Parts: sequence; C-alpha cells; structure tokens
Amino acid sequence: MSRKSSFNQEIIIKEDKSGPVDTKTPGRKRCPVAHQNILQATSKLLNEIGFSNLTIEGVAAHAGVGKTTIYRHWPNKASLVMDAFLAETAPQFPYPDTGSVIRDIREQMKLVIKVLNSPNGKTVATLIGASQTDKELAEAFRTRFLAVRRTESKAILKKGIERNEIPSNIDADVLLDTLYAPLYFRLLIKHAPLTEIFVDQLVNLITTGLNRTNLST
Amino acid sequence: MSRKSSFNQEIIIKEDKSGPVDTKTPGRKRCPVAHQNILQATSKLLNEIGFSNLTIEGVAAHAGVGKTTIYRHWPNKASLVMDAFLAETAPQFPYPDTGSVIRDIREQMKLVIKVLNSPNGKTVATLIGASQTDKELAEAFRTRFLAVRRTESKAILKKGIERNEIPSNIDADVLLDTLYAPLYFRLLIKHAPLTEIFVDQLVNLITTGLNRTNLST
DNA sequence: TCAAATCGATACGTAGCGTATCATAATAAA
DNA sequence: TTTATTATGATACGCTACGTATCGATTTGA
Repeated sequence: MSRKSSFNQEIIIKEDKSGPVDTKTPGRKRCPVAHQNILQATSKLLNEIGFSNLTIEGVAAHAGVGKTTIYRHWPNKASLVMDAFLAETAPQFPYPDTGSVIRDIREQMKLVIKVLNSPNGKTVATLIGASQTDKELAEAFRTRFLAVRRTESKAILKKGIERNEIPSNIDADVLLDTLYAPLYFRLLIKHAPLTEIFVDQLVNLITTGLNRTNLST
Repeated sequence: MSRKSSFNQEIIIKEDKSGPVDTKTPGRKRCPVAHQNILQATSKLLNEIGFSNLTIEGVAAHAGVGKTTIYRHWPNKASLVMDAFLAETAPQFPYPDTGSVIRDIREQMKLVIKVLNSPNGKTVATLIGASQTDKELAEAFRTRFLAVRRTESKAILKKGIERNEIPSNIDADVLLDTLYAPLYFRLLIKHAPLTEIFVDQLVNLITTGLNRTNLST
C-alpha cells in the first residue's frame, strides 16, 4: 500500500548536519561521501530519465552503493528526490532590487519561468504530481519549497507596502496565488507556453485590473 | 517502462458509440453492460480509495468482469479513470446568467470550488498529478476536460466584451489562467483553503487591480 | 576490548503490471 | 445452417520494482 515512514525522524536529525556530526552514540558513522554520491546520482538521473523512470535500485547502481544504504538515509523515493531537488534548485529564485517592487516581482517571475522551463521545472512538476498520492511528499514540498519562497515574497510585499506601491490591506496569500499560480498551472497542464510575455501580461492585468485595462493601453 | 498504447485507436473508435454500434464486422459485440459496470466500479473505487490505490484488478473484481476485458476496452488505468471521471464530472460547471458577466464568472467559480472540494476534486488533483508522468493522460485531460471548459469560458468572455464589461483587447487565455489557476493551485498544493471568500478576493483583485485596490475599499 | 551502528552484497516475499492462452458464447456473412 | 470472426471470463505467466531481512566486514565511542 502506501509508505508509512516519516520524513522527520532519523532523517532530519542525522541528515541536516551533513558536516561533522557530534553525536554521542557509538558505532560507525554514516559515510558522508555515500550520502553525497546518492544525492548527486539522483539529481543526474532526474534530469536524464525523469522522476517516474527513476528507481532506488538505479540510483544505488549509479552511486556505487547498496540500495540498503539508501533506505537507511531516506524512507522512500519521494523524499530522496525532494532532497536532491532542493539542493540544486533552492537558491535559484532571488528577487532583484530595481527600485520598484512591482518591477522586482516581474523580473523575479521571469527567473522563475526560466527554471520552470528547464529540466528542473520538469522535476517540480513531477514532485507536485507525486504529492497528490504521497502526503509526506506534499508536506515536504509545502514546507521546504513553497513556504520558503512565500516568506521571501512576503518580505518583498512588505517593502512594497512601505513604499506605497502596494495597498496595505491586501491579502498577501491571495495576491501571491494570483501572481504565481498561473505559472505553475501552465507548467503542469502545458496548455500554453511559459513566456516572458506571459509574465508581462499577467503582471499588467493584476496591477491595472480588468476594469481599467482598456484605459491603460 | 511506460505504456505505449494509444488513446485514439480502437478505443475512441469503438467506445465513442456506446449505444448500438453499426459495425460491419462479424463476431460477438462488446457487452455494453460490462462496459458500464467497469465505469461505475471505477467511479465508486475512485471516491472510496483514490486513484493511487485503485488497481485494474480491483476494478475487475468489483465490476464482476475479467481484467482482460478491461484491457480490451482501455489501454491503461489512466484512460479508464479519465473516462469514468468525465462521465460523472463533465456537466457540473454551468455558467449562470445573472445579467453581469463578472458576476456570472464569480458564481461559476464558486461552483467550481464546490466540485474541487468534493471527492471529485481529489480525482481532478490525482489526474493532473498522474498527467505529469503520462503524456497520453495529460493530452486527454487538456482536450477532454480543460479545452471543453475553456470553450465555454471564452463564450462568456465574448458576451462580456459585447456588453462592454470586459475590454476587447484582453487575452482570454491569460485572463482565464489568472482567474482559475489559483483555484487549481490551492487544490494541488493545499497550502490554503478553497473558500468562497477566496473566490471573491480573487475576482475583486483581478477586476479592480492592485493599483486601485485601496481606492475601492 | 566490546557494544553499537555502519557499509555493500545478496536473497527474499509481495504487488501489480500487461500479455497469452483457453474454452465458451454471440454475431454476421456465406 | 454453417463458418469465420470477435468478445467474454478465467487462469497462468514473466516481469519489474518495491521494501525488508540477513550476512560478514568495518568503523567508532565507551
């Protein structure tokens, strides 16, 4: 049936410190080289054959480790892929500082679509896809990917409010959903392309509003 | 590896006419009762155990047919589920006629979230999820679900343009993505609830625009 | 020195896939 | 009516990958 192992048990505790760990327990330490090799093999295979064709046994073979070792470090395929994905993708969405918050957002959204149009975007899509049948992966995606980005985004919105570029009574989550959900929707459904023009249209519509669109063009 | 069977081969040809088929070929006809039983068992199991736990063999057992028969009618699990899903969900998104197109859209969006918050919504989510690793299912979802709804939506937008409620130079796909993508995004990510208030906030933001939001409240 | 935890390797049972085969039943054309 | 053709349910099959268990060997702290 479904996997029951937890994401936040031995994993987080022992894995978060990937440097020298000061545990008091006896016994042989986990080999950080094996750990890294597994993550790198996972990233490589993800880009080459995609999430669905990736198997734990394949990762083990490419990383030169026993598959037992992988199961000691990660409870399942989804959590392994999540770690590999975050290590490679997390630092790719910085907001610029152009002087205008709306412009900052617009430019950052163009960075986002660059990533979403790359092999990493395919991984994002498959992770969201697999989240639909894997509650722990879904939780990991929300807290370790989305929430991190939301925190950054809300800081930008706060700056915009302080500068009177954005009304102070706005619901940040509603605004951010309106801005970013269309990007992910096109990533997932593929009914239309993710272009910079699309970002411009989106930001123009949301800032100007439907009622005034014909006045402003 | 992946399944190669086509959605549009013997399937569409023989299945679209679920009534009495006027084929010139000899031999025994497909049993329409078995076909219907399979679809109904699939719908039932979908709501009970979800897409990921649903197996072809389970459907066969519940429908009282051999699994061979299922494989003769559908190339894989995804296409079977798609058919069962469409049969039950397709007619659930009508636009009302309130006199105001914006209000029509707002009310229809509230119907949409009703469905998305029901077990059918879970099925939508898992279908989009499975689409990430199944190209044929993705294509079926686009053409048989999304495109049908887009056609209806564009007719409403056209009415709005004729009534001068909506500017004529608007890009319909951009506007529809901005309106509906946030609903599906919340369905898929579950970072925030899908409420009627959310629909109101969304429509208000998009019609009024960020720049004027503080003027209008 | 000894207990504990790791490592890679290997074997195992399980689930569900999609296919093949079978005798039987239904149907259209000859 | 006969014959060719196709569908049906049942069953068996090979396959892949899962996740677990076990093994001797190795590393480490107490």
